[in-house]
Parts: sequence; C-alpha cells; structure tokens
Amino acid sequence: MSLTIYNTLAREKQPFKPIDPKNVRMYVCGPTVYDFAHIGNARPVIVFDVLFRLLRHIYGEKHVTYVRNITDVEDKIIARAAERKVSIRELTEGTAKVYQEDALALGNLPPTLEPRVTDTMPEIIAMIATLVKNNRAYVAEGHVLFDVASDTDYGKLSRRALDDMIAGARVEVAPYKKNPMDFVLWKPSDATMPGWDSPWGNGRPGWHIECSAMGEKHLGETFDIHGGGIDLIFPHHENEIAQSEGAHHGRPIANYWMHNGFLQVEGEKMSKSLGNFITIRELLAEKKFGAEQWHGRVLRLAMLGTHYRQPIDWTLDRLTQARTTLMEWARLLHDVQPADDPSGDVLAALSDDLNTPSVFAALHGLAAAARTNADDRRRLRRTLAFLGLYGGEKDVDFLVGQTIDAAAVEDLIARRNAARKTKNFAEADRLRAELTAMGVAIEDGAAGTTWKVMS
RNA sequence: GGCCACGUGGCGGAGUGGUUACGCAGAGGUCUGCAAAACCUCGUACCCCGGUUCAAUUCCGGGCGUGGCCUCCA
Repeated sequence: MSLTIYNTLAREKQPFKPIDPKNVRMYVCGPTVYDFAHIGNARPVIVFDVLFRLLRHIYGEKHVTYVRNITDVEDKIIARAAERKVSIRELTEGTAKVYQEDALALGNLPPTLEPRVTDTMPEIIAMIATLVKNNRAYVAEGHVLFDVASDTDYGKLSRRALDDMIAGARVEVAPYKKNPMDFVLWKPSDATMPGWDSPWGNGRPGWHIECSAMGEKHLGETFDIHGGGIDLIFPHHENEIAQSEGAHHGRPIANYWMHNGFLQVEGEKMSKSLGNFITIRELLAEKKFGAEQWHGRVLRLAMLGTHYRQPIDWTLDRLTQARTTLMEWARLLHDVQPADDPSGDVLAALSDDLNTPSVFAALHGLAAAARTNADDRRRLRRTLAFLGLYGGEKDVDFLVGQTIDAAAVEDLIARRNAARKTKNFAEADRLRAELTAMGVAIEDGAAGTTWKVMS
C-alpha cells in the first residue's frame, strides 16, 4: 500500500516518501489560545489526526512524531486578557485546557508534542539572530523585520509575485520598513505587555516565527509534512518558509505541505456578525445548534464525510445524517470485539490523499457484510476504532441530552405484548402509538420485543 | 482591483474522456396481526455558452454563482 498526498507546494498528488521511515515528522499549526475553538478550527485537528493515525499504521506507532503547537503569546491574547481583566497566563491556560478537551471529545489522539511559544523563547530569539546574521533580517526602531527582498523564492507556496502583492497595496506601510511586504520577527513590548529580554531589547515575537522555531526545535531543520488551514497559506506559511529556509541556508522546512479547505455554516461564511459563529464547546455541551447537543464522534463523522481539500458546508442535516449512521453502526457493533487489523479497503482509500468519502463507501460495504458475518463485524469494529469513529458506545449514547424513561417504555411494551397475546390488536396499536409519541420505535423479533430511541 | 478554489440526481458526496460510486431520504416487493429490522428492485445527475474530440460531467476558453487569500482568521 502506497500513500499519496496532495502537496500544495507542487499543486499535485505525490507519492509520500519519508525522510526517515523510523521517524516520520509532521507539524500542524495549532490554536492561538485567546478564545474557544470554533467548528472551523476542528477541521484541521480531525483531518490531520486521521493522517497521524494512518502514518502510525504504516510506519509504526513509535516512528511518527506529530507536533501541534499552542500559541500563547499574541496581541489578541493581550487584548482579550485586558478586556476580561484576567492575567494572560490565566486566559491562555484556561483556553488551552478547553481546546485539548474539545480535541479529545472529537475522537482525536493527543499529538506527540504540544509545544508552547512561551517555552520556546530562547530558540525563537536564536533563530531571529541567525536571520540577522545571514542578512535576511534587519533591525529598525526596536523591531526586527524579515527582508523579503533578500528572498528570491518568496511566494513559491502561495504562487504570488511580490510585485502583485505590493500592487494590491493593502499592506501596512510602516516607515521603518525597507519594503512594504517585510514582516515582523520581533517587536518591542511596553511595561503592560508580556516581554522577553533579547539583543534588540525587551519584546515579543511576531506572528510567524514561533512556528519556524518550534518546528526546528522538535522536528529538525527539514521535516516531512506541514499542515494547516488553506487560509494560512498566505501569509503565515509563506513567511514560515522564508524564515526557516533563510535561517537554514535554503534547505527546505518541509517536503509536503497540506491544507484543508474552508468551512461554511448553512451556506454562509461563519462570522460573529452573522450570528452563526459556533464553537466546538457549544456543539458538544449546549443546545444551540439545532437546539441539540452533539456527540463528538457525530461531529467527527460529519466532518470526514467531505474530502479534506473540498469546502464543507456545516449544516444540521449533515449532523443528523451522521448521527443516524453512527447509531446504526452502534446497534450492529455494541458487543463486538475488534479484530486485529483494520480493513484493507479502507486503508487503501485513506492512502489516496485521505479520500474519506471513499472510506465511507468501503465502510458501508463492510457494514452490509457485517450484518450476517461475525468476522466482518469484528473487522468493522476495529476499522471504526482505528479511524476514531467508534469506541463501543450504545446507540442512545449518540443522542446526547435526550432522556427516555426506560421503565415506562418497558411497561408499555409489556402491556402491548399482553394485548397482542389476546389478539387485541387495536389496543396493541394504541400502545405502539404512545411509544412512537415518546420517540421510541419497537421491533418484534424472534427473541422478543426490542426498542430503540428514534433520532 | 490582483491571485486562487469550488458548482454532480430531493439532500450529502466520490470519481471518470465512452461502462452502477457510496450514504440519507423516497417508491415498489418479500416478510409481519400491523409495523420495524433485514433482504431484493428502482433514480439514467454532473451551472450556462462556445471549442477540441468519433465521444466531455471529465480537457481548453468565456460567462454566471458561491467562497477564500491579498487587512497577524483553521
């Protein structure tokens, strides 16, 4: 089985060849922890978790290193902390904790490492110093700026020409910049802001340098895969490339760049002003989206229904369908012990640039076979666990926040069966209608009557 | 204004130069006291206009629509 991935750098699918099969290395841009993560933030977390799982399967669990950073120094954090009158540490720790809980609830494995900017300051300062020494950056009015004109390759990821960008003329024109496109590596902090001592005075890092420094620190100069949302291609990833390759004499930072597509909500851009901004926490724990709570695995299944590079429309209908599917699988697999290995068809579909819709076609085929075959049930159970989609829940577990009085249901069923025994079918049908009204569906099987909650 | 994606049957969503994706919903059937589940059967889709081709949903050009980036937002 060979893994193929779409490389944004080349704009084509390429066979994946790791630098070192004994240590496959992936870096994904994590959150800036100033507010709860929204459902759009969940997409890269889920997508690259699936890739992480696949890589672990191919190369072995101990031979894959996955780094997802936490950015805990940033101007929006400073602003939000001031606004809420809490300390920066309090804000970033609290937000990071919720983020990690959300990620776990969505069925993601923890990354190998989750480094923080505040723990990477010596490396950040060292990398900036190297860039200055290499004549790729300059000091101006307490700032250190990357000298874009020194980078003949600048724009290779986003495929934009410097001249075009300047012509766009929406760049900040600061008088101390040599070139309008030059971006900040280090900026001065006043007494009210977090700051670190550096050769350029007390200050803090610019937006992009932290990822370059954390990547180098934990994965080396060149690693295999760098991932993130498509909106990060420019300027964030472009600037990361400029910084890292500027510090490493042109040696590439990553061989493969992967970007997930954008997310919309009910056909519209998600924004606070439109009132359709939805956080992961709200979906999981509050009855806000469709006035229901949603199980993390339902959200995960819904997210993976669309190929990661396609735009995805986050709708109520999508979540309902995902829940229906998951509940069906749960009825089939609740008591089943997993097989040793996941399905080969699923692995093959996954290996084609994470074609998760194809994966689902394979899963549905397996589910059809699993209805009559125990081996297929065990295989399906194992495959869904491998994907992080199912962990042995009962079907009703996916109806979060809905409660049914089981004793009352059992009582109605008993009365109905008594009526059926005396062929009083009118009464039996009346009792069924009562159950239906409660949201309960019943099935008369060979082993007696079973019931389930309708979704 | 510049650059870039996407537009598939009621819905979701892969894929392909000529042959059934798949799922949900829906219709018919077997089964059932009635149902449900299960199983069987059913949809001849690919934004518009040109072009290339024996043949285009699939390639090329234009248009329309939606969205993204260019304003430290995944």
